[in-house]
Amino acid sequence: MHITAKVDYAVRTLIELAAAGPSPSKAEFLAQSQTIPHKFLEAVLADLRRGGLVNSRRGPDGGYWLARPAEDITIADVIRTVEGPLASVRGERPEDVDYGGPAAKLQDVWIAVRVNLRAVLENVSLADVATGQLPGFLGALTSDPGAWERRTRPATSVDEGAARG
Amino acid sequence: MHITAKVDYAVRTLIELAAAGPSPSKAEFLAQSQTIPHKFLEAVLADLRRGGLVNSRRGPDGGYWLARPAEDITIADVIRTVEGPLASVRGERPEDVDYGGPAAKLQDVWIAVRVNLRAVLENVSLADVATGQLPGFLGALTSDPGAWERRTRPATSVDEGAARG
DNA sequence: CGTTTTCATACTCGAGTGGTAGGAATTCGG
DNA sequence: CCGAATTCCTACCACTCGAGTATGAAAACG
Repeated sequence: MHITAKVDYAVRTLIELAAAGPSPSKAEFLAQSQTIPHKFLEAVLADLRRGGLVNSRRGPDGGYWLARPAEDITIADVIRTVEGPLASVRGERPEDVDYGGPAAKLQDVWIAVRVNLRAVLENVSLADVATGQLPGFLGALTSDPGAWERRTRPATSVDEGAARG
Repeated sequence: MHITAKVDYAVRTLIELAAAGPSPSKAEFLAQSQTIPHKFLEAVLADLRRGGLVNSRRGPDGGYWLARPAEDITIADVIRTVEGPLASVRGERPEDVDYGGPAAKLQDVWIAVRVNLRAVLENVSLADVATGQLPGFLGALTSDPGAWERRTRPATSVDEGAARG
């Protein structure tokens, strides 16, 4: 459950392009405004172009711009473009795993995880973030004070009592 | 957004232990019943023991058993024990990232992702899976036919369902 | 004692992550 | 056409992680 630098950079760069409008933005400018290594960003932009999310032009006055309206590109689109499927279990898609014995129902848990990932990532667009006007359901999720708290697993006071290794 | 073999093995093994009850199960038996490489499973079990989720005993009649009731161990507990935080962005926790310019609100998206991950993973116990009696909200998430479909194309936001009330 | 099992350490081997370097191809203004 | 700007392409690098193997020591039993 890790969001890689590549995904993070890609999303932030596209948000910057959403805010920049239809005129081309140079990679060097994007790199500096989001604090991304310039040559690494070039590789990310190449993926985004091959994925059809941005267009580009070379030369002076060259640069990158969104290939589709910012309202029509979701965070899920970006992740799928630069990294692949939203959720996978040991390299397989959740609907393809097959468990035996008492673990059979575990597949449903992974499916539910993907449903909840999609519920957020497929319903937030670049425009939503760039304008700062996030959809209502998103505010409902983040307004819970517990949402911003780090949560560590319960400390077990049992493990010193019983058979110690 | 990848569930590693280690996590998958750990969860399935603990479900098997939940089904086995209080008597010790041998690593070799667990490995065969869930089709996990035996020596690899031993390393996973060592993490689980150090994390306080299982106890162990050596020798004949030795083996592993749950250190706590199966109802009190959630899937989130298992992931945090063998892998660390549920969700991270470039190695940092979502509440620690800091974005500038139009990407500022992106942090809220990552927070919401974590909220929805927690909504599933902190509310399903080993006992729930082992008995096959998953909590009601889980069934609600997986009963949607779209939940089991693979999705590669841009998604039109038709239904936003946050998790569990 | 010997057998069974956990436990610890070390190792391999490939893939992925996060970059960097150098230069070719294109687009522009003049 | 010239030259500058900028994208684009290929390759490379260091490091970590994922997944798994091998060997043997330590404990629990009878």
